[in-house]
Amino acid sequence: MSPRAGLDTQTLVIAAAELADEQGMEEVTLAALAAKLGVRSPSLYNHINGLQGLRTLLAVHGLEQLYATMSLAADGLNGDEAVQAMGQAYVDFARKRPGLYETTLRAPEQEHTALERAGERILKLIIDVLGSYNLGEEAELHAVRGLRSILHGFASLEHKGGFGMPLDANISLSRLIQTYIAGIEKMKGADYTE
Amino acid sequence: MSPRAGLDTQTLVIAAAELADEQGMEEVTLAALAAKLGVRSPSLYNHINGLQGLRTLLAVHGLEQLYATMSLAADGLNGDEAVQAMGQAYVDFARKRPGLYETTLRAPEQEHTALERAGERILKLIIDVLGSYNLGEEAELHAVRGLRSILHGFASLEHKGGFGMPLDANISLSRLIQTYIAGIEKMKGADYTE
DNA sequence: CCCCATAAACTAATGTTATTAGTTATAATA
DNA sequence: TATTATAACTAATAACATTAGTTTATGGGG
Repeated sequence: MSPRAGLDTQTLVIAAAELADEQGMEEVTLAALAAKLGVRSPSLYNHINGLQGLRTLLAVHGLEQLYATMSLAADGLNGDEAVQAMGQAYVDFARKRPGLYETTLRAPEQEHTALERAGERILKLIIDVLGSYNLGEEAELHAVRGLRSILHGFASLEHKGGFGMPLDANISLSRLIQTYIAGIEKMKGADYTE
Repeated sequence: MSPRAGLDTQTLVIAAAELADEQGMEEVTLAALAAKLGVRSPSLYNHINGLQGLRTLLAVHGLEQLYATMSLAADGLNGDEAVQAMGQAYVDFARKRPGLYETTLRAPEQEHTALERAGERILKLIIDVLGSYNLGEEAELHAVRGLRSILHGFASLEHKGGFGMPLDANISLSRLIQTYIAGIEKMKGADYTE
């Protein structure tokens, strides 16, 4: 089916994700990827749409993996337990696959349908997990933004070494999520007028 | 004092920050900066230590500006009002100076003393603002991580267009901060044993 | 007032990168 | 087996960072 077979898009994406995790996102260049695959850079264009295209594919791949991780963690749980499990899974994913996680947020193309769908699945999962708190539609959407901010902010700062102090990060995260949940319960029904 | 005077380090940093805000961090190249200043790229090396050095200086500059903004906002306030004002100021800074804010987190050198000091000032400010809740040392440090995660996560996701829904972002932020504070009050003294 | 040393800005050159155009060769198919 | 589709190739270009070495303006010392 293909002359000198060996490469296809999936292989490229997976190899690029490894590069990202091992060397950091800066180092995932077409030159480095080609070298890793034993091929010349221009050959990659048979499978991907240049560096931008590769980044978009990486983002989709990363979001799919992240979704799978979060979904598995929350499966069968609800309420606080589900939120905690999902949150820990999110941050653990960012820890284990730092490069791939980073690509998730660095998607250049907005109108890429596969990218949008991967993002929406995660959004729906978070909405679902927050469903048991019966917040009402608008408050729930604000809470989704809140939880996403918390998880991404924590993962991002931890990765960038922003947490200097010698303090267990897992405890920080667990407390952060628990505190936010407690706040949600306490503020339920408030109109937030200042 | 200097032949063909005109450029110095501060000028470069300020021009680079403008570039970052206008074009995005990707576009702050030595070539673009030199063009903006009417000079050839190698000339920049008389004032900065290459691209990495420029990025470090940008991070310091950004952290200083961010500190000034947060400090001004929280001045004279305490408790919930101070946290809200400081949080809004943080996110507003990231909105108005997206490129400069981004450099803040992208510092390559860790042992740069000016960079460390700029970061510590912000840390101390947050600790100070959280002081009125009397959490005790350890809980307070966890809370600092929490608040930083919230603010950075929100700013980062908003900038990257992660908030798709047509929902007022300022309300989301205000609620997020308020919810976190409410959670802190509610959890005060809890031992977080699960 | 002039000289001269300092250092800013320059030109030239190298190596790395992404990307395009056009060629070669392989593997599936007819 | 011959043909065709296409993966991988070479060659070439343009943008970038960086280094080495050169020119030149400027301000302080004579």
